[in-house]
Amino acid sequence: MYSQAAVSLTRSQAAPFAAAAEPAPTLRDLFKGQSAETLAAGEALFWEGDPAGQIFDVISGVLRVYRIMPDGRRAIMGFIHPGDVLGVSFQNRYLFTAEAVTEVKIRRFARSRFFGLINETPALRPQLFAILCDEMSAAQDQMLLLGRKNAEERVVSFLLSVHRKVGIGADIELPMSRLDMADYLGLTMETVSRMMTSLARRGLIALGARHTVTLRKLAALREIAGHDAEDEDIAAAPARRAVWPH
Amino acid sequence: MYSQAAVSLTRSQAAPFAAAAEPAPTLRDLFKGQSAETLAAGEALFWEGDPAGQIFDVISGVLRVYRIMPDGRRAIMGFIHPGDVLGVSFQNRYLFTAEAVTEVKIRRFARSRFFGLINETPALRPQLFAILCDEMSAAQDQMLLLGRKNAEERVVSFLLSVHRKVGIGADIELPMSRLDMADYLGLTMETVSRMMTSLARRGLIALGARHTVTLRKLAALREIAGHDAEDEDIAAAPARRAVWPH
DNA sequence: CGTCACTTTGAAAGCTTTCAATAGGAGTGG
DNA sequence: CCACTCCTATTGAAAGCTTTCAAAGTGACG
Repeated sequence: MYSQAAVSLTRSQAAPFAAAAEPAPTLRDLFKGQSAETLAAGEALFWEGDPAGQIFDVISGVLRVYRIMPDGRRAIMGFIHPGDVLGVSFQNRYLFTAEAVTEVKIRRFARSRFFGLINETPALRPQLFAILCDEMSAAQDQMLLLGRKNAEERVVSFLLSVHRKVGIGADIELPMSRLDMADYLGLTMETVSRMMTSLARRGLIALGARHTVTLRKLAALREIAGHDAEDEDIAAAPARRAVWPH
Repeated sequence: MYSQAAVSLTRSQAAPFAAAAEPAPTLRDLFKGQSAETLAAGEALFWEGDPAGQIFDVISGVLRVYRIMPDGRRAIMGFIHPGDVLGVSFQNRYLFTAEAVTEVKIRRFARSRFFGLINETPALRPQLFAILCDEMSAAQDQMLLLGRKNAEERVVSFLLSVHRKVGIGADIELPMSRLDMADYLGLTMETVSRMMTSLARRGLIALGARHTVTLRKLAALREIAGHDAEDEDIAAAPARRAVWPH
């Protein structure tokens, strides 16, 4: 999943710190003490332009983050999944609106405390840096997708990115609507629908009940998606080092 | 200019530190001691996939940073201008190729030293953070542009972003080719050319000699560009605070 | 079992691309 | 200094892909 606003820490916090003599704290540990809150589907967590006061750890559910143009056109910048931390890469104000796609459970943390702790805990800084780098990387994947891929490539890239992120075997859950997908992929919902149908007709995917999709021919799909991190889940991706570069 | 990979520090290093009792070092000061190097137009500074060993301060000239798909399609992620720092937001490897558009002068700095200094100098950390946030912000502007704007809006948004960044009065310099612009805007060079002609015919811009363009009707252009930071240069943009959030 | 919201499908329209040719500009060499 | 060449930009026309507009289908929920 291209989540321009949040990046899985399950990846970023990996390896190097596990070997540390004393158990180094991970970023997500900071949220441990916070109480969980629940958002109903459709509810907003914060709005574009709001003072960026808090950071959120997503426990369950999926959110969409988006911006709206004056005339109503919507661009979804990403979908936020459990394990992602949302709200890091802002200065003063949130750059987009975050809204629950499904019911969502989150823990929140004041940004001041968050950054205060990071200041005091050198071990956390590389993790924060890793988050930001992963966000940039995802944003660039998305720019390539939006700028140079056709409708089919976009849809397939999306399916593969979901698979990479939360796929269980060959099945993936797409809790968001076709319109959400369209606004994320720079298409219309009709085009997304047509591409899904076409892929299914060709046996590359199978459309299951509810929001379930089965990726039937991964290799062929990867071929279609073109340049991507599509190879990353073949070999267990060597976890990106969450280390302060040196 | 949407530079997804580098962000002007002239903005980010502003206000808060100026008032500090003792002159706080700025990130760009780090490069002061480094010797300048020159790249000829077309020369690459580094390649996508190279180990990310260095960080660069651009003194003069313009670079393009891009990724290429297996079949040759190119997506330019941004243009890097003097005052930008290039190469910060990478973990292990450069995510794109950086190539000189014009002759370019840069200073380089080993990432290890760069991050070492940042570790030792708390005052630099907010600046680094600010760079990364600005990069994310620019990346999101670009995603909106690529996903939801039409050809004319893209071209106008681009002209305005250049104007905001390096505009002198109503004139702007576009050192890059139409193809560069096209690969940045997710269009073809023909479409870019047509849009420029159309804007000129309507008197919104004037195409000067060389790579010069005059923005004749800023208000109208801003109207066309739609949602952007187009208002930022009306009132002197309150420099984004380069402070560690608290 | 009816309603509402979302999805799929169809057909036409529209915008951008593709293919092709002309024009323009800069640099080179006579 | 001018002619020539090459490369980039512009312009035209047709093709193509995605969107738009519309209608039918599907599924969840009360």
